[in-house]
Amino acid sequence: MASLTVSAHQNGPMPRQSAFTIDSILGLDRPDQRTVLSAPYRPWTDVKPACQNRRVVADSEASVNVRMNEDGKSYSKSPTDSYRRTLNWYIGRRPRTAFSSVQIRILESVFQVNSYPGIDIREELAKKLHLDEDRIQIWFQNRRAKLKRSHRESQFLMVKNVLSDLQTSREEH
Amino acid sequence: MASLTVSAHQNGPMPRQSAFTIDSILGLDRPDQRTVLSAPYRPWTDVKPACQNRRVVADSEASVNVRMNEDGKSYSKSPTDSYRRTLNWYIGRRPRTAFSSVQIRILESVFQVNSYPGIDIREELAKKLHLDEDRIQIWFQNRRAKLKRSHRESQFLMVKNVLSDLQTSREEH
DNA sequence: TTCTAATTTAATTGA
DNA sequence: TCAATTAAATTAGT
Repeated sequence: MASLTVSAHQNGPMPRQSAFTIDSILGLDRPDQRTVLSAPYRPWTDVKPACQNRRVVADSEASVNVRMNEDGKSYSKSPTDSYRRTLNWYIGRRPRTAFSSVQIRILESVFQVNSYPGIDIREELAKKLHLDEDRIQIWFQNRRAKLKRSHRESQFLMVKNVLSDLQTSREEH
Repeated sequence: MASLTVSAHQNGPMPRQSAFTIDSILGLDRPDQRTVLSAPYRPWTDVKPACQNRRVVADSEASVNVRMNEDGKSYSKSPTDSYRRTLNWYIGRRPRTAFSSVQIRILESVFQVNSYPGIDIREELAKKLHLDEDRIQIWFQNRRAKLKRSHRESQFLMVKNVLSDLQTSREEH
C-alpha cells in the first residue's frame, strides 16, 4: 500500500497532537483507527443501500433526458421528473440545469432591475422561461453571490492598487 | 434581440400590475443599463504591470507569493515563461501549477483516507507542502472528479462485458 | 493525445 | 437568505 510507504518518510518526529494532523491522517501514529475517518464518503461509489434495485430502470431512463433545454424549451414536467427526483434522492443531487442563452439573458435583465424578485415574479419568470420556480430562485441566489463576490474583489484590487501606488511614489523620492 | 420576441409571446392578458412585471422589467424603455461590475479576483495578476520588478515581494507576501514552491525542482525562468506569464495575465488565468512528485504522493495518500478534507486539514497540508490552501482545495476537487469518472467508466465496462457475455452464450445454442 | 490544473456556475447544506 | 462548499462541465497547459 502506498500510504504506508509514504507515511514512512514523513517530516521528522511526531509533530503535534492537533485534532487531525497530516501524520495522523497518513496513519503514522495509529495503525488502525479507521473508525471515524475510514469511510471516505464517496456517494457515487456505492450503489447505495441494497434495496434500490427495484425501479432503477425507470429511473435511469429518466435521468437521460435531463436537460433538453436548448433555446426556447426546457425539460418538461413529465412523470419522469418525479422518477428522477426519486433517483436523485438516492444519488443525492439534482442534475445540473443548463440554462439557454435566452433564458440567461432574460434572467440577467430582470436581475439588473430587481435582484430580489418576490415569489410572484419568480413564478411568472418560471412560466415564461419554462423552468421550475425553484431553478429561478436558486439562480438569483447564485447571481447575488456572484455580484457580491465581484464587489469584494474589485474593492480588494482598489486597495491593493492604492497601496502599491503609495509604495511606488515613496520609492521615487 | 430575442428578449423582445420572448416577452412578446406572453400568456394571455396583462398578468398583474405588481410593482414589476417581467414585461416592464424587460421593457425597452431601458435600452442598456449594463454596468457590469465583475472583477474576477485574480491575485496573481500583478496590479502594476509596468513596473513589476519593484517590490512585488513586499505586497505579495501578504496574499500570494505564487508558486516558487516546488519541493524538488520548479520551472525555469526562461523568456518564454515570462512571455506566457504575460499572456496569462491578459487572459486572466492562473498559471498552471506543477506539483512535485512528492507533493502528489502526499496528497494521494491523504486522499485515500479522506477525500473531503476540511479547512483545517487543507491548511495543514498547505503549510507542509508549501502550497496555497486554494491549490489544495482545487486538487481535491479535481481528484474527486477523476475518481468518479473512473468509476463511471469501469461500471460501463462491466455492463458492456455482461451484455456481450450474454450475447455470446446465446449464440452458442 | 491524455491527463489534469483552473474556471464558471448550478446545486446543497447549515446557520 | 447568505456563506461556504460541492459537483458538473468546460477550457487550456504539459
